[in-house]
Amino acid sequence: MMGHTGRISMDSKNWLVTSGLCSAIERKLVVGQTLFSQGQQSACLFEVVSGRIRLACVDSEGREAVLGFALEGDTIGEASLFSPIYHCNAVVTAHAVIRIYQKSTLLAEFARNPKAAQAFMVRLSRRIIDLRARLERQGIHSARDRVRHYLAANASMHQRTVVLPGTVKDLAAELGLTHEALYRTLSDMEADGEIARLKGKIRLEGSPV
Amino acid sequence: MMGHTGRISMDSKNWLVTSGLCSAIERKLVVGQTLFSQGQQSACLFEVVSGRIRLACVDSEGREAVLGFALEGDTIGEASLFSPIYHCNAVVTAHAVIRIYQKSTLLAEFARNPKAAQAFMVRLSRRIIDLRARLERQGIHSARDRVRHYLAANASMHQRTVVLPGTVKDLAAELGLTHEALYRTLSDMEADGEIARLKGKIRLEGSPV
DNA sequence: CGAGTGATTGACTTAGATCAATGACCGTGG
DNA sequence: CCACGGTCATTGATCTAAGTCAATCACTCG
Repeated sequence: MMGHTGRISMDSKNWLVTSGLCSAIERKLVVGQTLFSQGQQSACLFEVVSGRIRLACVDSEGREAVLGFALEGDTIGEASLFSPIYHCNAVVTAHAVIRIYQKSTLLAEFARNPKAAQAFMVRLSRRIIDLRARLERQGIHSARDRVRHYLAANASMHQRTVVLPGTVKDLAAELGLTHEALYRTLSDMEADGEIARLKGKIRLEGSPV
Repeated sequence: MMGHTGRISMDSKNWLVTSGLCSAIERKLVVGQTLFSQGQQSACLFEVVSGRIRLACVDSEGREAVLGFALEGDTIGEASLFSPIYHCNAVVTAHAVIRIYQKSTLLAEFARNPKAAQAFMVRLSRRIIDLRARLERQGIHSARDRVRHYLAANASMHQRTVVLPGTVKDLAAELGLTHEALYRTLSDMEADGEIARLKGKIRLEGSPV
């Protein structure tokens, strides 16, 4: 799941690599580099070892929709395992290391090893749930409520702090807001004591309802 | 995929039922009936044999976000196969017949039969791609462009006609617009000769760009 | 040290949400 | 069989929040 909630990558232990079952190549990527582009033939699936990769779609009119950011432990291009092409653009936004898996290798492994297949299904399911949450969020019209929804979804239960995946501008894109609107909304929320802004983080202050 | 495009259900032949591998129960549902609710324990996965089922989430503030409508051949609750609860509400909006699968039965089948597992992964992947398309659409600010995106995504390449899954009001909810805004947008598009409205359908008229 | 980008705030515009009203339709029960 | 209650479909008027344009300051990376 690309939801910035570190806990997700928790069970990456179930994932293939660690069991050394698949031949995976590691590669280093620099900021700005394109991992793959929308429409391109898909031959591999990637796992983020470190860094940050931005996923975005471009529609026919040229508008760009940010799907999210993949962080450590996330996989990219899962859906393209069963599709001949990639459906979005993946661009590196923070120096990254990735692991590369050949589609054919993975598929063969899944056919042979039910455990691996199931682990992958779990990953797919989580991505679905994450996308649903995103969809729900985008349906909220108020910028403030949208930010609230994001914070609620990404604050771990105990720490009331959300680590921003990248710049505030990136977050704006992810929330489907203009950066100006987001800056203003954050300012207002801070002024109202609803949040506190730290360096690259946001802390939720007790809901004063 | 719940995208109303009939072609999706095309490969339901790959699905379990037809091979008679799983014990599936069929049940009839009437309009208004709730198949399952958000947060409820998930024990089953459902397949729509006929009818229409509306999927929607309710967030903490009570706002409802429509995730889509499941039609013939679609499965519901796939993501909950690996989650203890359902993540949305499923309400019948057109008299339906569904097939019910026990989660445990399916999981056992996947462990035993790689083909079934793979068929299911394909389903999950398609749902992901569908959700991404939805997300992309919700990111479009202009109501008209959003409608265009929807029509483009749901018109089969040859027939330039889109069958509306339910009422126009339902469609508005699915597009994240108020029904008034949608009515107006459709009127405008018709006035401009961009579309033609039939009974429960919309036909795309050649793009006059 | 200078260029490029992020962060922030202001002023203005606009598209879509809201509130409101009316006619068409549909199933239902007396 | 028809009157009635409900919901959909449609259109008008108004309001507002978010988009757009624009300017400034801060920061970081060669």
